[in-house]
Amino acid sequence: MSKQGSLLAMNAVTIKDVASAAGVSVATASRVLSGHPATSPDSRAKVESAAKELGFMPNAQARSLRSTKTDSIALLISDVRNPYFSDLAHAVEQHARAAGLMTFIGNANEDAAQQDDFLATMLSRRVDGLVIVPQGLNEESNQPSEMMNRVLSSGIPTIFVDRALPSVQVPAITANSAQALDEAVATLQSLGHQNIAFVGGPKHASTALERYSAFETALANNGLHADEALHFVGDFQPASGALAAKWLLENPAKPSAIIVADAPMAIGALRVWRELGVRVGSDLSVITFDEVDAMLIHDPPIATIGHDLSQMGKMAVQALREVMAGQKPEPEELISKFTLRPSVASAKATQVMEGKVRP
Amino acid sequence: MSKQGSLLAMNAVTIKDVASAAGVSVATASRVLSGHPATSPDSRAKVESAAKELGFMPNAQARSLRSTKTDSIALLISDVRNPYFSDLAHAVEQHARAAGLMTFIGNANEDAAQQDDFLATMLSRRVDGLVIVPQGLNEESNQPSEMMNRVLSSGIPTIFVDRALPSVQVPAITANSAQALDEAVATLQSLGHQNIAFVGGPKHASTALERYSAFETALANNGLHADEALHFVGDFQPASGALAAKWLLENPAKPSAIIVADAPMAIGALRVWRELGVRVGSDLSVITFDEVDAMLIHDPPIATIGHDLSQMGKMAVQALREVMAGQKPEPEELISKFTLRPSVASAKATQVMEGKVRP
DNA sequence: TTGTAAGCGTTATCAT
DNA sequence: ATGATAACGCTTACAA
Repeated sequence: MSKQGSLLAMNAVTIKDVASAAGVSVATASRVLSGHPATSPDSRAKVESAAKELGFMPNAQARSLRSTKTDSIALLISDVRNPYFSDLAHAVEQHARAAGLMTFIGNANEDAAQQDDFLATMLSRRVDGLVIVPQGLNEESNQPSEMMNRVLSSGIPTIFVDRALPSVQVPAITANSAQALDEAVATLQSLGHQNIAFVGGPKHASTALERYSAFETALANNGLHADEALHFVGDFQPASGALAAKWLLENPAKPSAIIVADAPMAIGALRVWRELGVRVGSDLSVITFDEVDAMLIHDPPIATIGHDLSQMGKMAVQALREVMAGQKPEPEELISKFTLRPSVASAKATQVMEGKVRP
Repeated sequence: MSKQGSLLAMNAVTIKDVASAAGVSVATASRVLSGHPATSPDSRAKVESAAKELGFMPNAQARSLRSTKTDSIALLISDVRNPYFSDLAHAVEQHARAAGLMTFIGNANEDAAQQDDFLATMLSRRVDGLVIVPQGLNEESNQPSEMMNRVLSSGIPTIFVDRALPSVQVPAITANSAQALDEAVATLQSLGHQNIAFVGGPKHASTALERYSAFETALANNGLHADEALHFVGDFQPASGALAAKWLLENPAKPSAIIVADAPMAIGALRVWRELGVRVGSDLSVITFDEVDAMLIHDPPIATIGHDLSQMGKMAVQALREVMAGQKPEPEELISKFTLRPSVASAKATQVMEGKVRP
């Protein structure tokens, strides 16, 4: 009912104020407020009401300075604006929160310097654990960055998610797309496609390697032959997808189907094809990784290879908590899922272009 | 070259260790490490090399416990997975980082309880400022939540972004869509559309109110009359967009054009229309708020009313820093931008359905 | 320029 | 069950 009059009333109410208001010692107040068992119902009542009355907010810095735990973890992803990662971030955050952990989301922006910057900040803040989508090894040295090494040798519980770093012994939650690509290739092949192009990611990303190698295996499994001339190496960004789209149209092998390794590249490519009048689904069959909105509302809808990001986030938090508890979790693989949509079914063996679209 | 042998080497190197390794007092070490002017070149050299040698990472808790500043701000958004907000988050983060501030991104999940939870955590962590997309007033009491009131009376620098709260005196960076909607309506009208439907957002969001009222004004400006029967009240989520899509098809007024107040609803709607065979761009003209990928790759591309989120983020951080510096910034409005795309141009006055699609 | 020491708000230890 | 007090790692008067 009463109004707090002071304008510049900085919230300076400490546990000391609560204690004296409740007529007990700070020790007792602390015990009550942090749920310590050794407290009498009487003091519990007094302290709790005093705390509420005064609007007491414990100072997290002070608390964790003393207790050496912060009840927080950090999640480092490559790009907040990529729906794949924002879905992952959301999942990690939800599961962490359920475990009483606050999540700091950091954005590497596909940039090693920003990655290191964020890691340094998190180390300073003494987070209790780290979930990292690693940006890959240094181009020249072929080693993890200095900051990453510091993280790894610091003993702070860490797990990788989505990607892994070769030769780095950290539990990783990754996806296995072998089965999904097998299905995808088999589907395309059964529709008569012989020349299937692949737009892959940068070689520093383990996901890019895994996807391409699974693709090669899938070709072999289906009696098709891999052809480097049908492999475009992109960088997981829309601009490289646009380049890939043109590359495809000019490809002498005239591929009639294409598999794209992530949604941003697919978006870049789809835009180009639409502008050039290539009808996806009839002129060209397209399958892409990442089941995002844009693929679902496309007409016809694009067939996708998707991941249960919610599950991936859950597994990541779970694994991290095991590490935090001193256990050593096994690396786990999530099975990617292929979802067939009309776009593929309607693409029966049409050779791309047939002279009509090619410039 | 040398390998750190200890497996459980928890990073316990403090400023004390640095000081003794450098042969100076902790005070001197602290001064060097935090760039205090009163330091000799000699001790600077010694301390810096010692710190590097030992891999010293200052403990952020201890530092800010003493200095009462955390060099961090919190950003509370409605939904990380909505590209609109993840773009905004990215912009805020980039500008804050440029100002030496770490950004904690929190997700209200369009839920007042999660909003309050996050705010409490941030208050505990003593962030130096808050950028908030407010979730609206309590349905019943018509008041801000208790936690929000606590934030407002705490004196901690706060600004609102995207949305505002009526009668709450906090500087807000919002968007003004009057001009964009004027253009949009004029364009539709010049194409012959008379019955333009509007799919709006929930009334607790100030953006929903602003957009609808600007739409009404735009109708009037263009000599059209507003009609409540053409107004669908959604909740900014895909599911309500799907409902709106069906509502449109069954609407007795047979609207031939529709404006949707956000991208998630538009996505829900577009999916339904595609499934029902409604050809957007010829059977129906669609304009939507939020310039996201899905609208750009749609065939035909969807006309949008977009915002420069990067600019909005910049203005938000700027305004926040002014408040932190003790100034009182004026509320600012960003002008929304209408981008015409073929989807509208190709929609010439076709009455939706014409019997053929209606169930 | 440097060192000594107090103090930030908690929790943990040790008596009682 | 409770209270006094040390301690967490750092910054900052205050002295020297």
